[in-house]
Formats: sequence, structure tokens, C-alpha cells
Amino acid sequence: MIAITLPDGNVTKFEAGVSPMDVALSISEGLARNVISASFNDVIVEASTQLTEDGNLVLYTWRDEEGKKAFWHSSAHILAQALESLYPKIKLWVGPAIERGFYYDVDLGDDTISEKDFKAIEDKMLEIARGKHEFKMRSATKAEALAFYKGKNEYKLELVEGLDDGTISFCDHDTFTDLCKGGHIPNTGIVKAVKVLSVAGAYYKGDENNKQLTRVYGISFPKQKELSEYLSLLEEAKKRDHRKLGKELELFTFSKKVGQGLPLWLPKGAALRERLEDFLKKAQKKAGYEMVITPHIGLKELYVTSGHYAKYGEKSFQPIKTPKEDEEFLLRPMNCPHHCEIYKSSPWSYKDLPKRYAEFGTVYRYEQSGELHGLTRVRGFTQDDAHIFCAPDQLDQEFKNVIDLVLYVFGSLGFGNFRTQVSLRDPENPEKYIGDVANWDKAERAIINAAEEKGLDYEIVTGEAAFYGPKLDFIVKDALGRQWQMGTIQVDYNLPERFDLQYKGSDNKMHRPVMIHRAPFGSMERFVAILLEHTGGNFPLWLIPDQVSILSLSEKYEKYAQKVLNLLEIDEIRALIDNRNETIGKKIREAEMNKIPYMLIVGEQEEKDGTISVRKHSEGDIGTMKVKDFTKLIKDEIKQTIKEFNV
RNA sequence: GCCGAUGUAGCUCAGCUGGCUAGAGCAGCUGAUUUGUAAUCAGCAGGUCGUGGGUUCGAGUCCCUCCAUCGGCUCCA
Repeated sequence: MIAITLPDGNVTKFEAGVSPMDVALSISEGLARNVISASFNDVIVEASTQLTEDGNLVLYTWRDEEGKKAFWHSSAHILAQALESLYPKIKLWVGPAIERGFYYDVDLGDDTISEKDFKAIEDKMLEIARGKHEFKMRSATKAEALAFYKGKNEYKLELVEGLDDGTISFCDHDTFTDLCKGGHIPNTGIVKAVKVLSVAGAYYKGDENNKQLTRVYGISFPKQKELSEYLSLLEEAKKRDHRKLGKELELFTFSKKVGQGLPLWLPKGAALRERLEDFLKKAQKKAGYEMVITPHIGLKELYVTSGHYAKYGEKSFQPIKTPKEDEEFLLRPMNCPHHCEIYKSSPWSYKDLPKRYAEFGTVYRYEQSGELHGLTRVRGFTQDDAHIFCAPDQLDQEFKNVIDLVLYVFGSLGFGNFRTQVSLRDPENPEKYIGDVANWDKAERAIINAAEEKGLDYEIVTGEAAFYGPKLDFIVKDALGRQWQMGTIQVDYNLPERFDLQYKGSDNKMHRPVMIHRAPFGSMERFVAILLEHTGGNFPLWLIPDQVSILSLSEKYEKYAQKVLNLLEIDEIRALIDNRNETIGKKIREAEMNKIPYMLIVGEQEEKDGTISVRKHSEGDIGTMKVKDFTKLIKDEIKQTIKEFNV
């Protein structure tokens, strides 16, 4: 944000136009009193309509959230005008700014838009933009608005019906008029670069029972250069796509014959996953968890008891029948019911609590086919699950301990940039949730307390809770600034009730434990996917399955390569030998493409001196050294990224 | 599930408006080469063009069904 003050009695009038100063002043006309100084590095796109207390005018630049919103929302108007002129049968619905760009939902009648039409739309938009048409807001009565859309556009008509008189306004620019709440840039000329990104179907009002409209996505910028930068960011994201990297690095695959959404982990992927599991197991052991193992199916009755069957039974995998009448099994959609039964297998005293059962539990959920996406959304996946059964007065502390564990996991894997979200129930729709209100209140308070005490940067979102309890979700930002929901911690008073879980208190009476569901990774599949995209396949050294590749200069040095390997193995460094009859250049190229962190080249010279020639991935030759010194180098690097988990 | 697009060898991709036995590079196999920091050379082999139907004298190419994938929507215990 930039605040400017006009010099007293010295207001110069400018036409709205190119220079940021001009724009600023044209907006501020009649408003600001003082301009003392102003320096602009960025395109100014919007001014607030009110002065601050000290008489300053607040201007939003392209970099500000407000400014971006105004810029992209205005671009959506330009898009709508362009679409209107290209598709005469069009009926507009709405066109908001989104996090990156904007869209407009339209009913095209029997017309369609495909990729080859994008260019024409972009050209039309730029033509409109170049006209430097002013965005002019005007208020209208409900009657006027209704009259404007009557017989022309039933979507807008319905929208107006729902508005109160006195709150209705239109925005005009050039020949185009749209119902609009406002928030615009001064004129269309500020938009210098546009790109239509995609078209997609979107349900009217987001309801899948309604008609599907066409949503046209676009993005725009005040400078051509920024568009180019954005497009190269998209390219970079494509290169980091976990589906592409997973294939290139031979981590996982899918088979039409096995079934969609059912990932097959290849040896390298399995090795990676195993390392992640070992890492978490170690930390969990320190934190007092006990590993358990339970089957992938359970009697239907189990899920009727848990309440999951009523909620998801019809929409999920259907029961497995057996030769016996009335016996039906379900593929388990979660592990909690099994863990509840483990808890129930023995009576507990308050002295035994908390019980913390952990399991890498594979679950199956019938996601709709269109929702499947690489490893991030699948039909069979493994949760790094655990359930903590504790006394109500232990809840706060347990919850905080779980937060510590999640923070440790994120820290060790390079996810420094994250935020958290507290998801509470929607008080408007109590029927969506099970369990009594008093318990919900307690659970919600416990989460907020813990987040507060741990100093988390959290945001409260109502209506996002699971049907059985509120939760705390960890949302990480990856290297490209994209956000991903990963770890989750959920409080549940409900399942203990349904499974009639108990413990004996110090008062010699039976009490009901509270349950915490938690998964720091979320799921192994999703986590590996996000880690792939975050690191671009360059996993942390401690985690990557093959840390070192020993490249022999020719087959003559096989023995020496083997000797080096043995030395590394003593220090638990994971290495492999490439002794193929290929040139060293080719072996290096392949090791580079496989993103192996260190390459050790051994030939005549090294064998004679008892050394190795070290090459670091994407950095190149870092010199010749003794194996002992290399081992130390690796160990130091690992120590920097991963620390022991301390309770 | 819905809207839209795509589907050619293990991988990445050519194949124009339908027309001779479907091409290339990489990977693979065989041989030569025994290599100094991102691709040594030569030869060979490899595809019912996602599936099933249809139009046509003729379909990788046009139409329909189904399957899968991609971009979204809806959903995400």
C-alpha cells in the first residue's frame, strides 16, 4: 500500500491514464488534500474511496491483495464483454476474481468454447482494454435492475430477486453493463496482458443438481512481462508435477487393469515410503505411541456402530458377501473403529491412559472417478494414523503433544512455510453432525486453546469440521507457493460414545475417554506427492533411498568401487555401483537425471591414491577426497536437516 | 458422477484436409569400444494406433459406445 498526501491548495488535475500518479490523482479527485511525496515502483490499480484519519488517500498497487482483486475482477468484466460480442446467445452469471486470476460463468446456449477459440477471446479482450474505457459504478433500484434483465437473463434476474433495494449497483464500461458490487480499477487500459487459461463446467450455484454452466478461466497482468513470468511458473509447476516425476523416478504407477485410483508402488517408491514410515515410527515411539496392526476389512456392523455406514455406505464400495447368509464385510474406509475395538479388548484404569495406538493403516474410499488425481486423491491409500484415548483432563496436553510431533515432521522435511486451520461445525446445519452439543463445544475449545498456546498462526473456518468432530489442519505452502492440506488432528467425543469405551477413574466409577485422531503426513500417498512437488524430486539427503552412486570409469575398477561401497555401508550410507560398460559421461548424465545427490567417480587415479572424486547433483565436481572425509560430509549434511525428536 | 479435452512402441513425440507393408529419438537386445565429469559407434528387435461398433472401395485419421487420463465442477470420513 502507498499513502500519498496532496500539497495544500495545490491540487493538480490529471486525466486518468498510464502513469501511476495520473491514475492516483484521477481517483482521488475531490478527496485527497495533500500530496507530499509519492514514489511508485508498481502499477497502481485502485484507490480506497475514503481518506484515512490523517487525510491520506490509500492507494492499492498491483501487489496488494485488494489491488489484485480489483484488477482481476475488472478483467472478468472485460472477459464478459469479449464473450458477449463473440457468442451472441450468451447469458452471464457471475465473474469473480480468484486467488490467481479470475473466471466468468456463462450459459452459452448451444455454443461451445474450446482451446482454439482462446486466442480470439484474448484478442478481443485486449482490443477492449486498449480502449481505456472507464469503469463507472452507478446504483440502481431493484425495479430498474429487474427491468434490465427481464426476458434476457434468468440467472441475473434470480440474483437480483435475492437482493435488497438500495444495495444494487451496476458497473458500466464501454458498451458493457454488469450487475456488480464494485471494486474496480479506474479504466480498462491498465490491463495490458491477458490469457485465457481454460474452460470447464461448473454447476449453477455450485449445486450438482443444477444445470452446468461454462466457466472460462483467465488471468491478466498490468505488464506483458508479468504474464510471461506467470506462464513460466506454470511451466515450472508442470515440471514438478508429481505424476511426471513419479514416472521418471520410477516411484509409482497405475494400472487400468488393477483399477483407477489404486496406486502401485514401485521398488524405489516403496523404499522411499518405508524410510518415511521408519522416520515417523521412531518419533512416535519416543512420544509414547504403540504400533498395532489391524485388517483391511471389517464386518459391516462395525461401521454401522461407528456411524460411517449411515453417512457413506451407499456412496462407497459395497459390502463383500460371503457364503454365509447375513455376513457382509466392508473394505475399511478408516482405521478408527478397529482401534476402538483394540481399546475395548481390555479394561483400563485412569492410570493406564493415555493409550496411543498407531498404525500405517490402508483404507479404501470410493472417490468419484472425476475426483481422482495422481497420488493426491486415490481410492486406496495408507494413513499414518493413530488414535489417542485419554481422560478428558488429559486432552489439552495430548493435543499439544501431537502439535509438537506434527511440527517436528514438517521441520525435518523442509516444510517451513505453513499455516493452520481450525475447522468447526456449521451451527446453521446441525443435522450434518453427530454427537451432542456440549461435547462439540468442549472439543472446539480444546483445539483453539492448544493452537493458541502453541502460538500457531491459525484461522477459524466454520462448517469445515468432520461429521464426528472438529479438527486442526496443517496447510503447507510448497516451493511454488501452492497450498496443500497435509497433517490433521481431530478431537472426537463421539466414537467413544458409540463404541461405549470406558476407563475406571480414581473415584472407582466408569468414565468415558476422549479420542484424538491424527495423521501428521495425512496419507503416505498424498504426502509423497506433495514432497515430490515441493522438492522437485530432490529429496532431503536423509530420506532419499539412493544417496550415492559410485561410477566406475571402466569395468577395470569394479573391485575398487566395491571397496568404496563397503566403506560407505559401514557408515550406513546408501550407495549403488554403476559398473556398466558405458562412458563416464553417460553414467553421470543418468545419475543426474535420477537426481542422485552424490556421484563418486573412481578410476585409475583414485584407486592408486585411495580416494574418490566427488560430484554433487546439479552442482558438479566438488573435488577429490578420502572416503572418510566424504562420509563426514554426508553425515554433517544430514545432521543439518534432521534432528532427534525430543518429547 | 457432471462439463470440456486427450489417448500412436516401455518413455517422449511425428503422422497435412481418410489412400501404398505406421515413423523418429531415448530405453531394450547383440556386437565393437574400456572410456575422466550431462548422451561412443553400428546392427537388431519392438505397435491388433485405448476398447467395441459404424460410415467408406479404403480409417491412426470421420461418427457413436465404453475404458483410462488431463483441466475444472461437485465431493473429500
